[in-house]
Amino acid sequence: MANMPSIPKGTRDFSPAEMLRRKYIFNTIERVFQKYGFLPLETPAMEKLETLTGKYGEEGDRLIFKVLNNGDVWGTMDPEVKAKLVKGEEVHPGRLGAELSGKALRYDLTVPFARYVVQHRNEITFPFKRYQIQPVWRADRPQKGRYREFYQCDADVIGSKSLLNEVELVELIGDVFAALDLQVVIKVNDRKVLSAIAEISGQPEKVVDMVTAIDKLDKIGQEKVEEEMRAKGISEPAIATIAPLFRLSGTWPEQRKKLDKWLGGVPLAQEGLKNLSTVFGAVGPLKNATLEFDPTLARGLDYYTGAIFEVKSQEGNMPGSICGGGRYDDLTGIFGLKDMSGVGISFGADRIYDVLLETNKFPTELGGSTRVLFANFGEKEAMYALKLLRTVREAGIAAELYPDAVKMAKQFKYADDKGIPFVAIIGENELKQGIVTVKEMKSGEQKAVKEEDLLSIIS
RNA sequence: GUGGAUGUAGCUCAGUUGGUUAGAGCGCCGGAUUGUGAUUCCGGAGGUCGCCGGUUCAAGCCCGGUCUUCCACCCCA
Repeated sequence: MANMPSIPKGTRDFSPAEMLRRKYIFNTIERVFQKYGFLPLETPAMEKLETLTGKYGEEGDRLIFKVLNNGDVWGTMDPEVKAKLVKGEEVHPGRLGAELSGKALRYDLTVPFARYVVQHRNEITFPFKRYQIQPVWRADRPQKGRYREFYQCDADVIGSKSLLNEVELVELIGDVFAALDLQVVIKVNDRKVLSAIAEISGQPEKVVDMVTAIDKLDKIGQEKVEEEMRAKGISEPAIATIAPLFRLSGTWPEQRKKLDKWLGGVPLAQEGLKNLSTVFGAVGPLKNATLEFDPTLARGLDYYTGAIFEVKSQEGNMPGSICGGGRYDDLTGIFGLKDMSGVGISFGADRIYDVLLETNKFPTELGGSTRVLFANFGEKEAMYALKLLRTVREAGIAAELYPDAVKMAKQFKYADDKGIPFVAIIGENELKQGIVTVKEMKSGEQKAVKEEDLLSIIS
């Protein structure tokens, strides 16, 4: 036990049973992505460090996994930095980090996507719709539903300002959760509305602080939110001005009326509200989802500029969001390509997994597992079973022959453990009569049939 | 990154104020049943008590460090 191998903090192995369930989620999401015209893209696990730093805010930079340079790190170090280290003098952590590491694991899929778009701008036809299902890494401290390696399933459309994209993404979200049979609520807001609120409060420069505080409303309550705003240097009158935000209940048309009265004079708010109304008006019926305007929805990432989305499960006990996204007007600007508006969403496969498992929503038949096991009675019988095995496989049915002629109990237990529904038995008697005995594991029923009738029983 | 818990068999957990040989259930292996799993009965294997160090005549138990998992912040999928 002392030498039991293990894996790094916050990472996980996925057993075959878990992988079948995970693939079910990925396949479902991928199928819907394709149905909406998104095409697949993959980018490397590693990006250049400079591509990632500064894109996720100060907090985000800290959570980027850096990859140590290969080769002679010491020999190739900047002489100035080297001299300081030799003298035992302090070197700025960022400066030292840049010397030791030039690449890092991707933190999300959106920034690498932006990098890709800029790098390949001449080959891409816009609007460009891509989906991407890959792991991302964050050097965060792990908790429940929070890992250091986890999968994101992103769909973005870049190069179009049309609100039809927002509408389609909402319907796409609805489609995914209908397919997964999970009841969700899709919350929407618009950054412009939040900015307008900051404007009328008289402290527009405090948008980010206001927004991150407001975002916590459902978790900590109005009082604590106001406390945090005070701590961030937001004035009492400003806090009082914001207060109506917390009383915006009702349907969207009702909320819109209140908002018009409150923020109507601010052009930015007009724009945001008009956009929201367009989305609410155009979205078709959703099967397993309700669409709600949530004025306190903010989302942390700085690059969102328009609509923002967040999806929460109505079932199970998952406090965090299982899907999120929004519009960004200038994501590619930082890489030198201006005026490229995009909008995208990201499904958190790992959290969706946890919810589906907790609520027992995974289909019982997940496929991928063998349908029939041929028992092995010895060389002669096995050779005969091998022939039947091929015809079963040719019919497209997953089948296997137990490789060793061990006792029956062990072979049946193998079938039981692996959830194989049928066991085909060809022993001495069956061989002589040209028949095969088929046992259905669930009922325990067993019958002898002619070889040619085998397929109709197990399919 | 800050603060707090946790770790004993493959899994879930007992283990008294520190005292000799660390237990249970489930699982695993073998047998009852040489052609039948899940059920029943009988038997068996498996632990340097997360790791390193300290206190003590004596440590699973006390102390320090470290790692893991979990919780609350921060932030987020």
